[in-house]
Amino acid sequence: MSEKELRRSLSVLPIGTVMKLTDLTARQIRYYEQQDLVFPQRNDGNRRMYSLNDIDRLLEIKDYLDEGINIAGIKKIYEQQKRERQKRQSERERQLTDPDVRRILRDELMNLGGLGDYDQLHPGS
DNA sequence: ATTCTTACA
DNA sequence: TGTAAGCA
Repeated sequence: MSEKELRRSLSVLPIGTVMKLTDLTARQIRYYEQQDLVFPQRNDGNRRMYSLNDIDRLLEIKDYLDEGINIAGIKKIYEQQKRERQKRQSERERQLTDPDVRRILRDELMNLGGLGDYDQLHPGS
């Protein structure tokens, strides 16, 4: 993870700051957490600590709500996005890496050289 | 002073 | 969602 992403995911804001930044009440912020829409960290004193990403998420939730989408609907949206992310992830894991491609190409050439006459295909090499 | 949990005339 | 109570 890049430093930039790391910073945005650092939970350093108490709920009071989040209230001012999002214009949401503590009641609402905690409620959205109960609905698993946001996952703030907890400090040693059991206080909720939010990251900049949490702020963005809360603002996003507020927008969806203003658009008339209910909590269940918002959940669906995030669950869907989660599935897409996971799909793309498993997709990348199936992808051949550059070193893989090079190894395969080399093996293919070796095979060619074994069955046929490699020197004739590449004289002087 | 702030935040947390729980509960509801 | 608001609000109040009793803790930490």
